[in-house]
Amino acid sequence: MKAKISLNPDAVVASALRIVDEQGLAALTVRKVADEFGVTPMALYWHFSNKDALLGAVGDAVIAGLHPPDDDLELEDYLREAMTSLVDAMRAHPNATPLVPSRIMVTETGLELTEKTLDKLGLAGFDTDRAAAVAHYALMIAMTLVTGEPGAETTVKPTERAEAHEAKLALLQSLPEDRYPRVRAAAPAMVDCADSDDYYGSAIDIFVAGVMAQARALV
Amino acid sequence: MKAKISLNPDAVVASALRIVDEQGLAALTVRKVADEFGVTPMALYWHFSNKDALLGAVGDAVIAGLHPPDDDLELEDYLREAMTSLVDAMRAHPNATPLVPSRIMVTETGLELTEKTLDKLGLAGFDTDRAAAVAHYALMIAMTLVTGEPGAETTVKPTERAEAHEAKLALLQSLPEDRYPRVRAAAPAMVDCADSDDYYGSAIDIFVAGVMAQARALV
DNA sequence: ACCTGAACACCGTTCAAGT
DNA sequence: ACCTGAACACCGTTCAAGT
Repeated sequence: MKAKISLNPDAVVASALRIVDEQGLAALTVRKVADEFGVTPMALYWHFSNKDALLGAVGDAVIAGLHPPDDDLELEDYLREAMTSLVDAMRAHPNATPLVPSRIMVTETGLELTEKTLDKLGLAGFDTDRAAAVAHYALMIAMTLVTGEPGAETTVKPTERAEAHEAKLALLQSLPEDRYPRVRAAAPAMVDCADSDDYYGSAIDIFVAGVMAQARALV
Repeated sequence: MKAKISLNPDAVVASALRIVDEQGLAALTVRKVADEFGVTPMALYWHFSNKDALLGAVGDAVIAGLHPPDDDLELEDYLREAMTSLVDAMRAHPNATPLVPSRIMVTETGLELTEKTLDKLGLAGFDTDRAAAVAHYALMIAMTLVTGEPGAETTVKPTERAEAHEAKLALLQSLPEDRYPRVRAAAPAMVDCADSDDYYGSAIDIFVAGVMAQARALV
């Protein structure tokens, strides 16, 4: 209950995104957003037909931070840059990242990125169906990398993360050494990834290399 | 309200999984499960400490359908088989698939699969951190392939899927031909993938090829 | 040991009514 | 055009009480 600025859609979305960033996606309620503006929950229903519409707009706000790569790159570099820019935009709002996929094909930025990606794939010999699949993989993988980044899981509330880590690590370390030596050794790396940039870069490398291998098999 | 068999945990989980399969993950409520057994919602709290515990058990039930591949395969084939078996287990319960990742490292089957995967990766030259990352990628990608399969999105209620498809397709087809020719052409493939097995097989091929490329760069 | 009953603090959303 | 008030049909969960 703050009696902030007037109730325009952009301000509402900004407020909602902030709540998601700070408290997680599950913590976003219509009532909480209304409170931020010192207004009745129902006031929001004048500007958004329902909560899903608001969530969609929040997804769009994340996509607004997306900077598509240069046109003049060839497939391999374009794909890498496209995924990197996707990941970067999502990493700015990891808790809101699950909202992105459903909004990519209804956003101008998202459509442009998709169009270019499909074009590069087509020029490299991928037929329409295969190109569509690869573009879809790229988007979904980018999203799941962010939402599933070890040590930054969006399903856990920010406040409970530290304890969740400890518990998970302790559990893995308590496994029998003779049966799970590799898991035990890898436990710290699985619970919290030491180098985030490496985590994303390596995954993108793998995906791009895999796509290029498939491209070579086509021609 | 059916007054079914007695309230043992296995029966409760089976009932919960059936609800998730038929109505989606969001439709799973403690009260609905209780109704299936003709019992008060609170009765479930004797067997499960809270809803999260029940959800965890449902995730475990999905993992119970997981058949890890033979030990004697080398990295490339093992990785492919491991992801295929993961995907197969998840495809049996797409709506419950989001519950799987958090349960992999607390399930014997999941731990065994992870241990073997880390071992094969280690033998192929991946250090502990990189192996952990690759195993993590494999799991997350398997999950996101299932939850994001075009035409089978788990975020949409089963009953509303047909209309959602039509709407999405119509929207893409209405885009300007001069700006989005590739997107328009790919629209049917993006809304509903024609061949599911191909969709999964192709993604797994890309990932495995990418990992093998990285393996080659290591030695 | 296992379940009920009543209550609490929440949800999203409707509808009619106000200004 | 924009917002309020009251209500509805839900949630997960607590606590004390029953058997």
